[in-house]
Amino acid sequence: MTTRDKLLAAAAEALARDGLSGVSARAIACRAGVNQALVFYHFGSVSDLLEAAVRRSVDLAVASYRDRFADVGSLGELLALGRDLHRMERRRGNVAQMAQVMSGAQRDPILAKAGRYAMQRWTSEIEAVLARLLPGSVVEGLVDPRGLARAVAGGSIGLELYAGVDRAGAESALDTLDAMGAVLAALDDLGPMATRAVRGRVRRVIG
Amino acid sequence: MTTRDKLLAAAAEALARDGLSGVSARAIACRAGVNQALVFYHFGSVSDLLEAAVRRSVDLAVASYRDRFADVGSLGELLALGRDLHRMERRRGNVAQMAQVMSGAQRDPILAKAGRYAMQRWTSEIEAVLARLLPGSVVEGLVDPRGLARAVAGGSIGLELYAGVDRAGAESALDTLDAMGAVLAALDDLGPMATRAVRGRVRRVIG
DNA sequence: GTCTATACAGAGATAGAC
DNA sequence: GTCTATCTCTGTATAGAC
Repeated sequence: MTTRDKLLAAAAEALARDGLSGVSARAIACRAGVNQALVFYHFGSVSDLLEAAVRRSVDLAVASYRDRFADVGSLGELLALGRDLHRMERRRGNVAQMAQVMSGAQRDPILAKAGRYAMQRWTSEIEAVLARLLPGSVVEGLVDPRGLARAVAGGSIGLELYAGVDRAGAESALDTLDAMGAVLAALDDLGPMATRAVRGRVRRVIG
Repeated sequence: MTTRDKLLAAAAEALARDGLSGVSARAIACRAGVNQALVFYHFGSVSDLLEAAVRRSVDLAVASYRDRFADVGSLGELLALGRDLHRMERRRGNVAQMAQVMSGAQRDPILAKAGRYAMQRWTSEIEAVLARLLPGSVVEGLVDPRGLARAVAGGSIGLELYAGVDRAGAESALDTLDAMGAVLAALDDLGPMATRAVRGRVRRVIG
C-alpha cells in the first residue's frame, strides 16, 4: 500500500468518524501513520485530499452495487435494495462522509465539487433503475425518475445527520419511509384496470 | 438591542451564510459590531452561543407557523403549507443553519443538543397535524405520523445541503416530492369504497 | 458590561536536509 | 519520497484596565 493510498483511506475514515471539524492534515497523517507534510506533497492541500478521497469512496461504492441495481425487476425489489444499500453504506461510513462534505461545501469550492460529483454518481445510478421501472406503474408520467432519484439521495444525507443527534428518531423515520414505499409498490400491483382508475383520478385532482 | 441579542442574531446569520467552518468568535463579534471577548463573557464558548442562537431561531420560526398548522384541514392543504414553509425557512436561512448544526453535532455535544432540540420542535409540530389528518386516509394504520414527521424534517435538511452543491438538482427533487405528495393526497380523495379496496390490497401485499 | 492585550493551541503550508 | 523544522495565521479563551 503506497503512502498515497494510505492517506486516501485515512482521510475517508477521519471524515466519516470525526467529521469535517475533526479532520486536519495532522489528524489524517497520524491516522495513516505518515508524516504531515506528505499531505501537501501528494495532494497540495487538505481539501484536495478530501476531494480525492470522496471520489474514490463513491466510485468504489457505486461499482459494488452496479450488478444488484441491474438485477432489480420491480419497485418492491428496488425498495428492498435501497434499504440494504442505505444500511450498508451507513455502516461503511460513506453516508456520514457525504454529509460532512456537503456541509463543508458551503464554504469550500473544492469540497463542493466533490459533493456534486458524488451526488451525480449516485443519482444517475438510481435514476437509471427508476427510468426502467416507473413506466407502467401508477405514477408513470406523474413522477420524474431523475427528480425522485435526487430526492432519495438527498434525503438520505439528511437522515444520516438526523441519526447523529437522535438515532432512534432517524430509525423510525426510515421505517416509515419503508412503509410508504411499500404502499406505492403495492399500488403498483393492483392490476391494469384499477391502475387506470387510480391514475385517472389522480390526474383529475392534480390537473 | 442589547449586546447579547446582537450576538445571537449575528451567530445565526453567520451560521446560515458562511457555515460552521466560517464561524468563529471573531467572525460573529465582527458581524455584530462588538468585541470578540464578549462572546465568552455572555455565553462562555462559541458552541454555547451557537446553541442559544439555534434555539432562538427555531422557537421563533415554529411559533410563526403555529396558526397556519392549526388551520390545515386536509393532506392537500398540508402539502401546500409544507412547500411554503420550506421555501420561507430556506430564504430565512433557517434550513441552512440546521444543516450546519447537525453536521457539527458529530463532534460537538453542545451542537448535538441544539440539533436534537430543533428537530424535536419541528417534528412534534408536524406530527400533531399528521396525527389529526392521517386517520381516515388510505394510509391509516400503515404510516406512523411521528415517523413521517421525522422523515420530512430530516429529509429537508439533506435537500438543503444538496442545494448547496447543485441548486437545480435539489429543485427538481423538491418538485418530484410535491408530485408524489399530490398523488397521495389524491388517493386520499378516492371515496370510501375505493379507499377500502386499496387499503385492503396494500395490507395483503405488505403482510 | 465593555474594552485592550495577550497567552496558547492548532491549523495550513513551505524550505531544505536526507 | 520522506522527514524535520519552522513560518504564519487564526482560533479559543482569559486577565485586567476602564
